[in-house]
Amino acid sequence: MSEERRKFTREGAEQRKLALIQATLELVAEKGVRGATVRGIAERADVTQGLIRHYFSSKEELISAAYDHHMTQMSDLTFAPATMDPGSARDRLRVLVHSSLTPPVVDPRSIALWAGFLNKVQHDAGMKATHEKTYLDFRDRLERLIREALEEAGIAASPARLNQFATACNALIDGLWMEGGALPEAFAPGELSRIGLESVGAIIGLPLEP
Amino acid sequence: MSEERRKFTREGAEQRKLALIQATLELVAEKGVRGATVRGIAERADVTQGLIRHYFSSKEELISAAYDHHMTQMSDLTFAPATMDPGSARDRLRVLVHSSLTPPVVDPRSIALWAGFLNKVQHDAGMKATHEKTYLDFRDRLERLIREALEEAGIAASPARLNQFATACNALIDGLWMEGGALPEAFAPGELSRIGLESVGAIIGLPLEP
DNA sequence: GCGGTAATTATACACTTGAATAATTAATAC
DNA sequence: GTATTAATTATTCAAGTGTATAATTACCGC
Repeated sequence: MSEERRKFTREGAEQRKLALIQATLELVAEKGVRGATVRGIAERADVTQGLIRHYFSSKEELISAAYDHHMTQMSDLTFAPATMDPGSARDRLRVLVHSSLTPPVVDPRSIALWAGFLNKVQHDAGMKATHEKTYLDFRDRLERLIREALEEAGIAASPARLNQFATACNALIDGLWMEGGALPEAFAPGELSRIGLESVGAIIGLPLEP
Repeated sequence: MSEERRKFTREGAEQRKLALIQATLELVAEKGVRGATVRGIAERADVTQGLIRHYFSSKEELISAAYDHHMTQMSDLTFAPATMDPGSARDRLRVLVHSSLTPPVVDPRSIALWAGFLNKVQHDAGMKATHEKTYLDFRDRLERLIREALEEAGIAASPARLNQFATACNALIDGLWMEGGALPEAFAPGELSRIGLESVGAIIGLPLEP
């Protein structure tokens, strides 16, 4: 009964890295960064643990890479629809709010990832930078759209007021995103988006619903 | 140079438990549940690790107790001011929004605790129950205050609409609470509360600012 | 076919973890 | 004072952790 060595196939570096990153994200969502052990990640990606060190010089680096990947993907998912749309600013604002409040952006896994990474984000300078960049990006984009939509409608608003609108709308969207991810069954499809549109409209004084 | 045994004094059970719970909360906020090791907790509470097992049958139980303690305290801090106030519903709504968006409820540590506990909350039935109870409590309370304030002002709103208002305002408050805790230096004292009051007012169609 | 080499597996190591148990000792009653 | 006892410390244990290094082997060019 000789224990035979495990068979394997060689894969491209990028593909293997991606598999490791995806396995990492799964485990971070399930158990947090400390619960995502190198052995667990390797098993999830169907390789042995030594391979992780071959592609990433430490667990720390793998975690950072996974966080970057996740944030980029979320950002893309959120903004892609609003970029496509060539309509009015009001339409683009509508689309941004909608895509921020529907799957796949709204997803229990995203909440778990957000929570799982938070500690690392607060303590690791690199991850903190990634986080703030993503956050400010969204907020600036939101503020610009609000400004343009209001101008379009002939509504005047001071910079301070625009800033306040952006803060409030950003918070509203974050909060709805959290509620939707935390209690997925509590909302009918499209309900979250509808509430978001109506509330953003009320806050900035410009109805957004069709 | 004989290593001498550590001196100690006996304390009341409740006092020791509380010290252990507070040490646990500190460490969960700093490093998450898995990072809060029994040895770390014991050190923080200035006892040796064996004592934890004397008061809690497992780490799991200590974590649950700490979560309960934290949630109860947050709930008390949030509602105490609104309960004191004997004024109009509108005033009570004002006070609730304000106390939800000022220290000590708004605090970086609260965010870290929220994130640190999330995983456990999702997987442990008892903690999940505690969480949902606290969440629904706040939301119901908010909805009732909104309903009463609108009635007071002679504004009609269907149950569905009230429900939507409560969801939106709850999300707004959660989101502002998160922003305030995550970027404490980004907001002047009282700014968060002001934005919250103005936005809740806009959402429900009843100005709340003085 | 056949080396060569980098991708992959396997093994080892020092350290941490939660839990269990044994050994002490501070406070209390008498 | 002395006995009692429960609070507290000390020690032990098996399992799990990230990292380091050695041993294989699948694939590519020839």
